[in-house]
Amino acid sequence: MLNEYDLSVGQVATRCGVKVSTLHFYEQKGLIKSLRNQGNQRRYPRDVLRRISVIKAAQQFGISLHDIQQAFSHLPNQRTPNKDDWSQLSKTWKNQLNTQINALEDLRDSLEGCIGCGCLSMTSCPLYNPNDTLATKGDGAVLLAKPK
Amino acid sequence: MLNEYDLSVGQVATRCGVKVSTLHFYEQKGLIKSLRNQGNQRRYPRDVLRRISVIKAAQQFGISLHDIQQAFSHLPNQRTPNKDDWSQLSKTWKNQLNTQINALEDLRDSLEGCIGCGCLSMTSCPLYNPNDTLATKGDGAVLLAKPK
DNA sequence: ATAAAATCTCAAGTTAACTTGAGGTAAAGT
DNA sequence: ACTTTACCTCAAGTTAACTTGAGATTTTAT
Repeated sequence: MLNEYDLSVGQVATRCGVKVSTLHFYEQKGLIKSLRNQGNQRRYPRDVLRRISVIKAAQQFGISLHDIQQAFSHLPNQRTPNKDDWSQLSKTWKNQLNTQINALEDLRDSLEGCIGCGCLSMTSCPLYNPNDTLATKGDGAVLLAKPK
Repeated sequence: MLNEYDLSVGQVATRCGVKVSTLHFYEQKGLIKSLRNQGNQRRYPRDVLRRISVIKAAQQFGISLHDIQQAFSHLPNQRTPNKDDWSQLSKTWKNQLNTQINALEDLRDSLEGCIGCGCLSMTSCPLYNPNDTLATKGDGAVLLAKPK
């Protein structure tokens, strides 16, 4: 039986479409792990491929490496993550993803109804500045453009 | 009749919920413009508020300042942008937004069907590495995690 | 047995989008 | 008039997510 840790950085990099330096970087950030061979070169178990796919996928919908690392920290340390482990992870992100999709839809609709609309005064346009309630009071303005 | 350029940086900043330094920065990037009063202080026309709202909105769906600047460069230079001008802008972005929403939906569905699924081998999982076609050939693998 | 290709470590550089700070002027409040 | 706030400019710092480069060692290919 082969050693489970049989992939080199170069192989992983090629197969994942990332640079070797990225793998070093991810390792440094605690996102992936490796063992070393006799010559001190990294050797990866196959599940690193899935990890990296998940990292890339998560990044696509705006999750920071830090948050990905957090999520990964709930994966089992000693054994290879299985179906349930990944499933758990995906549930959290699915919610986030849905939230984000909804936000974008709202934004799209506001853009449509708003940016191109006639309400160039500030009284009623939801796209308008969050803190700008016509410099008076009254909080009719919705905060779409609110920075986190 | 009042001068059209009557807002100070501080006012704009407060009303838009951004820092003064951000406005300086945006101006430097060519995203907004101002005139100066006698004492060399910036004075903004009211439509800067809309511009900034639009910047913030566009950023929300991942458009870079550079691309926003590009889009703004199609706005009229001499007059205040009107309904049609903004409408034009929103059309482009609406498409982008829809594309993005679809991508996220695909991703969400892949996550669901994939991350938590049983296909822990690399043969069929669409979430898997783009360049990893089982290290053989055959390009059955879909590239979801492809970096731009 | 070499030479070429992969790796390793560590430091420094890169881009985006801002923020902070220093030193100085202008405007506003009392 | 005086003091406090608001502004101004310009340079440098910050965070995320990597990339690049230098100098040295390992593996692999011929």
